[in-house]
Amino acid sequence: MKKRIILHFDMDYFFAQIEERENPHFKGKPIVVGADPKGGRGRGVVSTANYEARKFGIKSGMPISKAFKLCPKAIFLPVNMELYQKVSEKIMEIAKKYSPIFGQISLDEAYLDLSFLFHDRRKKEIVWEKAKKLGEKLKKEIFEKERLICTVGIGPNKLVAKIATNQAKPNGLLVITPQKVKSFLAPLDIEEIPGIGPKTAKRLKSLGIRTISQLRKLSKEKLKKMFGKVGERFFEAARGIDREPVLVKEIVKSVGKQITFEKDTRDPKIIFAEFEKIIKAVFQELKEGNFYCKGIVVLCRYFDFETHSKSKTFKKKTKNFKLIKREAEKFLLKFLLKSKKPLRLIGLRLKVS
DNA sequence: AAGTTCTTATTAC
DNA sequence: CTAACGGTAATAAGAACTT
Repeated sequence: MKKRIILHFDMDYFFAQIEERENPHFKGKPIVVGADPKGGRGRGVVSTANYEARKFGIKSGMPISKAFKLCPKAIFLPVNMELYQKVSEKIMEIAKKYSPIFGQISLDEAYLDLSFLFHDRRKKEIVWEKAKKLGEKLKKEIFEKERLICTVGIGPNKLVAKIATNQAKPNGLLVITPQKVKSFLAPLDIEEIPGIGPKTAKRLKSLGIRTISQLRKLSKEKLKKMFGKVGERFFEAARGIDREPVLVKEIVKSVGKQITFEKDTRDPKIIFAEFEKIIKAVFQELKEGNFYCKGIVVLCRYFDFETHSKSKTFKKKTKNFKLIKREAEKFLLKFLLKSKKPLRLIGLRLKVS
């Protein structure tokens, strides 16, 4: 197994930072990019908040109604996705030049495999120093060309690089060499490990496990028993082990759309009109991606958050709009008949190939 | 019994 | 005043079903 050097970078408070750049008079004020708060009654969530807004306790993914309560005087901005997409493209074009092995994770985050630096067969400290220089150069180029700051993490694999980024935010750069991995991870909260979310963390915390060093004390067998396949990954992650390659392209397995109604409803007129829009939009994506549809999943969420799905796999893959539409509407109708609760959300997903 | 398919849970961004 | 909550996508587990 060859040694690697992996760089991860993540734009700091990306959407909000772009808004600051576009409107310099926002600087220094709390900015929340996300759904319309509608005076505290909005149904959406926060996409990104700048650091001034975070001082009030506002975070990504938080209900916008809660964000509004925490800081009603913040500047609430809608998501201008086309703009962020354009900025993202420019940044990714810059980053790609630093390594042919480049893997984009989202609009604001990507990995670079810098293992080619090892072709310099000098002492390993020098090679890691070169990786750091490269990271500094990347940060500098992004800032000079786009006036945006980011954080860079460098490590022997994707896992360590990403955690390093998160620890160094904002506007940081952190290099974790293989010798430092163990002591770097030891004091960190288990939720720093990608894949350990709130539910998993709660189960581990009930055993008194809060830090990665405590997680290391659990055997592979115990973790496997508790969490199945991912448990084995937690075992390795706690030791800083990760073999995931930096992937250039990902295979799309499904495409879909879902919407939450402004108000919960049982009115079939409203529901089926919205569903038709969804079907058309999803079908458009099928066309654009030149995919075949292998099956469908229809989902619904009732007013009380109870969520259900119905899915079917077709005998033969298809691009037949009428067929897909008929099958999808059949499922939605079943949901309406099965319960008289008002609907909060409906959605359609196509399994593709 | 084995192989698919369906449904839900969890996570990440 | 408990329980606040988007949209898109992947993965895994276990149940339910076919063959």
